[in-house]
Amino acid sequence: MTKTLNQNTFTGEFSYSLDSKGRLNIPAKFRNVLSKKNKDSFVITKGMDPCIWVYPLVAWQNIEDELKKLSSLSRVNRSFVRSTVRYTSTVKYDKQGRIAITQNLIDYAKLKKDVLIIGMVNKIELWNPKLLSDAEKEFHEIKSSEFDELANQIIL
Amino acid sequence: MTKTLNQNTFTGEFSYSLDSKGRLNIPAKFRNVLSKKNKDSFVITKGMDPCIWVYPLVAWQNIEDELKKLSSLSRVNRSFVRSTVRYTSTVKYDKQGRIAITQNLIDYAKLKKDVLIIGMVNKIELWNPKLLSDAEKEFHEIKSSEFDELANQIIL
DNA sequence: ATAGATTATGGGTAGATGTGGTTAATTATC
DNA sequence: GATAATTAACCACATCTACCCATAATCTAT
Repeated sequence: MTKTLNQNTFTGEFSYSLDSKGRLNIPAKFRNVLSKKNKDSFVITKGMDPCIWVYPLVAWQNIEDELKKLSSLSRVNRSFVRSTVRYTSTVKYDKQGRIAITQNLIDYAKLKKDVLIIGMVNKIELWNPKLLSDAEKEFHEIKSSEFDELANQIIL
Repeated sequence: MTKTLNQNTFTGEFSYSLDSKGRLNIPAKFRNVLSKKNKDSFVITKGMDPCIWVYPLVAWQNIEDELKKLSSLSRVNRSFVRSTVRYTSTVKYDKQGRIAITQNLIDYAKLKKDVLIIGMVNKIELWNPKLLSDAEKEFHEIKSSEFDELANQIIL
């Protein structure tokens, strides 16, 4: 019984599979970390990278509050809100712990059968493994100096 | 009775073995040093050298807090968080004092059966002995001058 | 030195977990 | 409103993991 291990944060990576019905299991370690207030639900949305972002329900509320503050007078704001929210939905996981991924997100992240699930502290990312390795390889070549700088600030 | 000798620091090296289930014993001297707040848990993550870093749970919280502050709007931040946290997990040790090492870390540090466990003051390093001696040999040849400089700053 | 305690290592097992498939319920379409 | 199509709830099973016990080696204290 490992009930109170992590405290509401997601870490680690898992290689799970998207089944023929578009269902994906969320790692038990991730589900077990969440409070009752999340009502067995996540919010899935478009990531800023070519992946899917998965938030605990209560964490998403805060983001939504921020979105509400953005003035609709600005066209940039309107476009930004529209582009994220149209991909956003609340999904409850079934008795086995799986969520149903919407088709537009599957298309956006180009998910096939094998899905890489990555804990990103306060959210979860869903990746096509191929897309991630391509992106990271290319990116790290360019930005390794900024990486080192961040590491020096943060890692002990 | 030497119960409260050291205060949460790790020194010395040990040669232990990774068993067929991916479990590794943490030296009793290291475990006995930790406060109750660590809940019999460590956080294992990717080291900056080709080894595994093991933090006491409470020490890792501070790093995680810093990671939480990084805005996801920056691509460098996202990539940095991902590159560290995907290798990170909280592991509780069993009644015999062993922790389970995740496969991605075993791969990263190229751990085989023999593992060198090194106390690094505020954290613990897990090495493939071969990789460590190679790395140190190569490094000393190049950087011995910087070693001397550090020695002048620090040594008593 | 010797007995007792602690520690490192190996293995077994019950319960938890991941995955596929089937049935019931809901929604959509004509 | 009847029927098809889609979604959600349920069941089954293989795999894996956390937890337990056993044993040998090492350390500690008298």
